[in-house]
Amino acid sequence: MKAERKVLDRYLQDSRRKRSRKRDVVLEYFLRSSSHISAEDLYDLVHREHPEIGRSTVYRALKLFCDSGVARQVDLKDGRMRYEHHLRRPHHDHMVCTRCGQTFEFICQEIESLQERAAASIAFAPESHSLQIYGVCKDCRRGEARPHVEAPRTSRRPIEVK
Amino acid sequence: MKAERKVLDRYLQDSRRKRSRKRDVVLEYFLRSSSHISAEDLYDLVHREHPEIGRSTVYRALKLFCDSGVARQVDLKDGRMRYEHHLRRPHHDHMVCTRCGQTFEFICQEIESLQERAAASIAFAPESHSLQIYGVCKDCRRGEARPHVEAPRTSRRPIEVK
DNA sequence: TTGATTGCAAAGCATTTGCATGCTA
DNA sequence: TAGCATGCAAATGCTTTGCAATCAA
Repeated sequence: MKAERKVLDRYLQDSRRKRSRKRDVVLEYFLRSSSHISAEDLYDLVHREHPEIGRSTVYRALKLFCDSGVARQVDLKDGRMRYEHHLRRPHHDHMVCTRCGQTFEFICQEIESLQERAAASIAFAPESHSLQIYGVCKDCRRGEARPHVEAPRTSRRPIEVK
Repeated sequence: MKAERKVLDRYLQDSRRKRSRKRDVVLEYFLRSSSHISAEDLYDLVHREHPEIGRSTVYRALKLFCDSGVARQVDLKDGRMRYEHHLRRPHHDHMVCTRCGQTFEFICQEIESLQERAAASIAFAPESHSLQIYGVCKDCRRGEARPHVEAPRTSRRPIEVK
């Protein structure tokens, strides 16, 4: 949990901003959270045990985490933004089941390279990207659909595609 | 402009819904519009000349267009959903300039195949996908940044990446 | 001390919805 | 005629903001 602190502090210093105890608490909870947490859910989590920490602090903190590279925004097409840890986790993309809401993470080095080639071909300097495949997962295809998961979470490590 | 009508009518029939004159007008304006129009912008366009057509009709129509395959939702990360024609245009992905808002469309057959392979590897049945690369475009890198474009539009045909 | 950070409630925005009325098949 | 489609305004839900009070460096 120290790497994130370090990166964040460096970012704050560079942009001449200050640390704050409350934001630190938010960071702790965020790092402890499962993947794909939404701002509102993180707020509930934090606020329950620290009523003195308000909604705006959480939203502002998440924005800062993204700017500094500690977190990443993911759009799972469910109407709210979701955030995932970015430092310790290898970059990955997502498959989202439109029936049960489950997400599956995967990495494909070849796709990454092709994206860079695509960008290079028009002298575009890529900074980030977002790739989601929407469809129906194995279980749901079998008709074993479970009730829709409200907060999709995935703990396994990303599937590697070669 | 006939292909879309046909697909839509078929869809309506299959789902036992009805045609409507107003919705037809919305379709016309949508097909005539440039890529990446937002619901609100389409509403303004239509409502200006047809004050009897309301906001909800436009929103509901766009949803229908997507469900039937006539349109596709695109997330350009600017806070609103955007829609593009889907029938006549080959499938493509987007590079979005975070400085000027311009978008560049591209196709890469190899990326498509790799996505299918990724899905197949966990028996996931892909239905659609969305790939955006965010970064800085050629012009903006040169410092020739233009003022931020409010409604990003692209008319050229997608760049092919091999 | 200076300026960044916060909480609160209010504002913003895009989108959805309830309901009475109008249309289509 | 039955029941989908529509307009309006109100409701939603997530996110941002204005501002006075607090806190960090």
